[in-house]
Amino acid sequence: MPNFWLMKSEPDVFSISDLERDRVTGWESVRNYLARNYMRDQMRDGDLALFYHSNAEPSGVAGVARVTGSPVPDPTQFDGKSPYFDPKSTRAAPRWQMVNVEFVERFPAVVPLARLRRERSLAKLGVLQKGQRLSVMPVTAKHFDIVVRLGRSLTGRSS
DNA sequence: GCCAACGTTGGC
DNA sequence: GCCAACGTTGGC
Repeated sequence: MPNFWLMKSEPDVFSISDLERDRVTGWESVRNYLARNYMRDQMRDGDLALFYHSNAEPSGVAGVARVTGSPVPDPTQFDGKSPYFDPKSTRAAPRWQMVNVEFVERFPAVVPLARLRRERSLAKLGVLQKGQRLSVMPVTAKHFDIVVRLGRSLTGRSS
């Protein structure tokens, strides 16, 4: 049984369509310790994630991705030109880890946040909780299933 | 653009 | 170790 997750990305930076095109990507640039710990310590090959578009119109769940392989050091921490460069990180002891994720599914349309909020059964979904802003968070199997069903039931274009 | 919520930094 | 100041996230 895989674990289930929700992973946020700003679609202006990297969207579900970008993942569909690239097939696999390193989930780089996460600079929050709890989010890092989830990736480093709890994510396993084959885990499934809701791909969430944040700072978007609309924000919401755009599709599904799968964790592939094991966590690896996030290369942006070593890149002096990157905004995510971390001068305190060394290759011997990298501070930031990431996972690779591969494309699984893009919903016919984004499931908007407002739609998720209307679903009584999702009341406890992490991303709906006030003040939470973690970019990587766990999701229960039940919640994952409900959101995926919602996503697949949508019609229309866009993402 | 506003602002609530939360994380991080750094003086002490 | 406390905690005020500051920075970031992200919905609206």
